[in-house]
Amino acid sequence: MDKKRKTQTLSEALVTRGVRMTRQRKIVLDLLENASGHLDAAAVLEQARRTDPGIDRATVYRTLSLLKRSGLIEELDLLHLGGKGHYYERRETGTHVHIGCVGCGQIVEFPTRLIARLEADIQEITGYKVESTRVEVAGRCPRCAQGQ
Amino acid sequence: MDKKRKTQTLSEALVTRGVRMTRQRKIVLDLLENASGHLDAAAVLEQARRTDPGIDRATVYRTLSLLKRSGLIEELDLLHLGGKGHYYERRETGTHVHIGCVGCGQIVEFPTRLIARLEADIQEITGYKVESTRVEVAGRCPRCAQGQ
DNA sequence: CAGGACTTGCAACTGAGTTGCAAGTGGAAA
DNA sequence: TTTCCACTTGCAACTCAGTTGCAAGTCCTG
Ligand SMILES: [Mn+2]
Ligand SMILES: [Mn+2]
Ligand SMILES: [Zn+2]
Ligand SMILES: [Zn+2]
Repeated sequence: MDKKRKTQTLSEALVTRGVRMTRQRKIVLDLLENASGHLDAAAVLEQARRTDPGIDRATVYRTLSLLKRSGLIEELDLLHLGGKGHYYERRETGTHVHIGCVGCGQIVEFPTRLIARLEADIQEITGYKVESTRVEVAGRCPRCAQGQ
Repeated sequence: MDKKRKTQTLSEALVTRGVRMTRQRKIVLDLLENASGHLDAAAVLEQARRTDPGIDRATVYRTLSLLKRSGLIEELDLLHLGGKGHYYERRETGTHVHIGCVGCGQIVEFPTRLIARLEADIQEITGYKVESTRVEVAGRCPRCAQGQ
């Protein structure tokens, strides 16, 4: 049993949609694919430049915008605990919420079925067709909660 | 039975905390108190200037920041459907989620107990002390969902 | 392998939000 | 009521993430 494999990589998904696959895009897609944490645009640029130092800020922004428009990545605000920009992550099937510690800034993820329930409620009661849901919680991690 | 009255106005809450009450602050607090929709900083400034045309952008930003630090207002991202700024609203007791239509940009509120449940789950399972939760849903209103 | 539509890098621009500072003021204390 | 000063304001300059127009470069279909 090898490592869990996604049905389709980001590159594959984009090519399927008839999007031209350039060297620069491949770099950004691959790094988002394998990213561990949550990256903001500056972090994506920095990572991308390790592979291609010539890649430009504008290209990164344009690629992130393309991915978001295509519904392949999620844009997070994460309560701006670590700066003024937004963060990006591969869009997953099972939803999770993000919890940010206002003390140390650490972000943890918390999977839950309550979001799916909420979305069902919304659809049923309001008639809205839900496309995505973002849940961001501010709190204090056990360590930072010590002594208030 | 007169109109439902809040226990404490924003001004009262701030004065209680020993904050100096200036003419400019009073204007901003009162306007947030009575605001119907969701206002961004520019809208707050514009509203405030109807009362005092001399009030400065910096004062508005500083006041919003003060209110946020004091936990009296909530800062919302609302998926940036209407610009690049954030939105502000009086912090309420009963939580509600915000649903933004990606078609027409309209924002509606949806009260639910699921958020309280989620917060309880988080506290119990992760040990985090939850301070606030923001739920922002992107979707299509019935009108905009017609014909996809 | 050639052609053309699409993409990139660059550099200039945008605009929301921030900051240092001198002048003004709220409100406690006398 | 008047005094006084720490705190607040308006202003103007600044910051900096993100955007945009354009000429040069590249993907990819035929
Ligand atoms: Mn935001
Ligand atoms: Mn609201
Ligand atoms: Zn912490
Ligand atoms: Zn709509």
